Amino acid sequence: MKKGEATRSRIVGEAARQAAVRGLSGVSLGDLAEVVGLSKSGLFKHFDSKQDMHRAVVEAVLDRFRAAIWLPAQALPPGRARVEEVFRRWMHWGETEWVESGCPVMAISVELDDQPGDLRDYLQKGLKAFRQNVVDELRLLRDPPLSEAEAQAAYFQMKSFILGHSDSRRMMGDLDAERSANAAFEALLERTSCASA
Amino acid sequence: MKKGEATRSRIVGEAARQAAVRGLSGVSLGDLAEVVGLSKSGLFKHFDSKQDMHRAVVEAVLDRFRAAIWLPAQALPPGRARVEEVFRRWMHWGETEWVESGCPVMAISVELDDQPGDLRDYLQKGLKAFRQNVVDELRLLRDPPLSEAEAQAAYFQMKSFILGHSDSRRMMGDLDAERSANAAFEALLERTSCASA
DNA sequence: TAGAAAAGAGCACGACCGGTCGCTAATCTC
DNA sequence: GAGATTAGCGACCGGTCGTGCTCTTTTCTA
Repeated sequence: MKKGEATRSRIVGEAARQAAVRGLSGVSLGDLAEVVGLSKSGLFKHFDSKQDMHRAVVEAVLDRFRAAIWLPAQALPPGRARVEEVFRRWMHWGETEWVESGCPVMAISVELDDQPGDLRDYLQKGLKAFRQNVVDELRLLRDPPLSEAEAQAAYFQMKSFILGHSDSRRMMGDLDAERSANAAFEALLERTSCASA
Repeated sequence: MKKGEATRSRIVGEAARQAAVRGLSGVSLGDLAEVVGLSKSGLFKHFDSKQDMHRAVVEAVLDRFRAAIWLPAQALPPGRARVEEVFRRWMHWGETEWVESGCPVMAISVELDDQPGDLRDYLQKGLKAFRQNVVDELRLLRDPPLSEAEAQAAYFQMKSFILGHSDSRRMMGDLDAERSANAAFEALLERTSCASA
């Protein structure tokens, strides 16, 4: 069972690309099939329904997110180095791998955040795991370690700057967005790592 | 011409509500007509096309955004008081007037940011005007006033915290989101207003 | 290499999509 | 209150949506 898996992942990849632009619900199976070079009915040998495909897309996007951002950072020494790597990779991910659409995790989050259900829960679970990883790393910014609450506050700001960067860059066309985000993040690290215990 | 305008604004209001949830392109004219209590063809006496309705929705949302956030803050003394009011109102707007969907400006921004065209440009223009207003106010945080660049950096962070709050609250279900955002914002104001010239 | 299993094509379906037309009825203007 | 304007309806159009069904071809396995 080799060919099938390859085709399936081609479909999911293209679906993710389109979903990042038009939203999950904006992906038409007809369009998708055509781009991938299949008939519409051929798609259904790989998915039971459109919802089933949505699930596959979310899974794939989360996997790629982890692979592009969290995993490479683990090769670095714990603490600040890893956190900076995560931030840099996170910010760049949307601009290099998803040029036309921006970060798909963001797009799908905004789409699903007001649509309760299994898929939303699954995405939330994945994002929470990622957050906890980063929070654990953030605690190491200081010696003695930051409290859980302090690290969560830092994560909140870190994530906010990523979101802010995306809005500035994509919606507002601000060419300085990256510099603004980096400056804000570096200042955050300074404050956080020097704060008294 | 009274009745027509009233109906039109009812339509636009409902369309905005639905667009904040499903996205502009996710609003079906059939559904919309039914909820408003019209026939589908009746809708077309008020709009030339779906695109025309999108434009009306974006206009209305920007108007309500300004009316709910910027205008009331102008009643306060310039500088910090206004800025704090804007932040508080901005954060609450999505949770009070748009309970089921979150802030529509955010939703529509994310939807349009990768779809170049008139509508996107119009939205961008409105948001830039709002930003400039807030930036001007932010400069007054310090005496002597902050530079334009410093104020823009502060605005970047301020906006980021609003976005972060929305993500935390709506996607991650974080009940402490508001406190995190407020704390981050107040610290930002402290840093900014005390920075040496 | 034969045969099972998977991949995919072709077609048709019912529902719904945005949109038009002509008609009636309500509303506004003078 | 007469007449013009406009709001709104119902029927309908061509197209596309997601999703079945059957049938053929390719691919994997023993």
